[in-house]
Amino acid sequence: MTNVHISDPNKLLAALPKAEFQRIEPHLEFVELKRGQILYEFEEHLIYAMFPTTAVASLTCNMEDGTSAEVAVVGNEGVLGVSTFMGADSALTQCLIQHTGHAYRLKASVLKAEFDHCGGLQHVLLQYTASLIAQMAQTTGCYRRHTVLQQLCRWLLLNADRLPDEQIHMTQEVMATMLGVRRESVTEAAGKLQEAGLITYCRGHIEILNRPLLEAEACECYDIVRRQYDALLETLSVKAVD
Amino acid sequence: MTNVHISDPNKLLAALPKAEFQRIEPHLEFVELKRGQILYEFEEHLIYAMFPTTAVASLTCNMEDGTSAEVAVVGNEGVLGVSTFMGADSALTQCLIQHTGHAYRLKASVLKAEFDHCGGLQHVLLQYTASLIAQMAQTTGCYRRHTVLQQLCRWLLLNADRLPDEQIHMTQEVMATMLGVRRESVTEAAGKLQEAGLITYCRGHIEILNRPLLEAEACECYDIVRRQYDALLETLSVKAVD
DNA sequence: CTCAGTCTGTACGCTGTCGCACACTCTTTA
DNA sequence: TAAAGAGTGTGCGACAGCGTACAGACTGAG
Repeated sequence: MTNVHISDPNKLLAALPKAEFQRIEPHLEFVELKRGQILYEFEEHLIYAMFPTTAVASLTCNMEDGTSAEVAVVGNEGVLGVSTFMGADSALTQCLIQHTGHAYRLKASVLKAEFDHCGGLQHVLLQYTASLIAQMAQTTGCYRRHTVLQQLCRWLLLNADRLPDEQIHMTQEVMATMLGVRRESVTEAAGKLQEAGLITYCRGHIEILNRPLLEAEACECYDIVRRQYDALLETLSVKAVD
Repeated sequence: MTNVHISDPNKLLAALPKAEFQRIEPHLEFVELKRGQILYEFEEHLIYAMFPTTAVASLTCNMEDGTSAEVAVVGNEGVLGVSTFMGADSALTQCLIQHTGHAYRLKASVLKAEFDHCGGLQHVLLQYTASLIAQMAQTTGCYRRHTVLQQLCRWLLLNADRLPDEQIHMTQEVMATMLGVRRESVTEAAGKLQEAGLITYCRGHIEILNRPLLEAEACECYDIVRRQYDALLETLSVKAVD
């Protein structure tokens, strides 16, 4: 383990009881995940689960026509590859790395074995999976009912929450792919946000200037997802005491 | 236990090892769930989990503006209230009963206790939850990319799969609420399907006349969700041998 | 400095869906 | 058998987002 873990840990790993963490610690490998990398495909058999520290990933649904849509964002509050411990033998979504960063990877077999001890690790992972389900449900509703502008606000906030400096490196093209819309629709929405002084962006570099107003512009979906995660982190930090 | 269980069981309960089923059997209560009933609200604390036999339910996401959108369909292949064993202290979605029928209900505390034995029940429930996540992801993509007509086909098929006779009791109004669209949009889509001889409907009673063509008209989302559940049931039936 | 590639801005017609209004038919109730 | 309610059909203007095309601005490699 390097000291990177101490300064910017994965919150699930950090919430484990000491004894359990020590059991899996020898098997953790610190790796870099690069932006644009497809960590795994839908229905791919997974060898590893990943616990992001600074990396941020999108779980996406890919369509026959080549388009896709993001169903959830995962950062250091979560784990990539829930199928490894849920008993599914293949990935439930595609996983695309959105922000270059690090993660601890753990062999699926090791994770599953520790999971089956029915201790703190299982508890933590199931809690996270529950909040993931809630996030997915809200995202579904958001796609159905809200405008591209609202969805973009939600998306920017969800990503910013998972980054240390709220500096988002992301072209409009990629954002469009995530939201499942045209690039031009993102251009229009982002232009409005910039004009209103809520964000500033330039060639793949986005900065949030006025977070309160951005939150006001977003639909309720951001708040709901955010509350879910706050509740999760609250629960985890309480558990970490023992 | 009545003999209804034998003729039309819940597939998760049926897949349990005998010993485990016998442990929870005394706590199972056979209840009727009525169409239109809201089994639980989003973020409601759940006292019971429900294992449908003939009842069919929708998990829905409700918006501030009063509209809603279905995120998953659950029949006798699943369980209502996954939060009870996932460690969340409140429901992850709203749950609305779509087809009157029966279910076995089980106190959340009893279910959680048996779940924590880390035996067959846990395995079965986690497998189901994984396929639920896959269904939700696909639904998300479907809302983003496909037409109302395609979505209606998918929805009809998903429901028919969970009913004994493929007779769907459902007004266009309710279908519109589920798909998160206007009733008129459903009228138009359903009219086309009826004209093409794929279905027939009259005042809340829908019948599928030509399933192969209906499947062809639906988007790939139905196939993908269907395959997930076939794989789940396959796994469950293998497990049930021991 | 040049050129190729990346990223963003704009314009225009098209289509699917919305929101609303209203009429018709069938069923149930009194 | 009349009235009320539920379920469905239809028409029309509005509009968000799509598909396409093209142009300008910035960046990095040679």
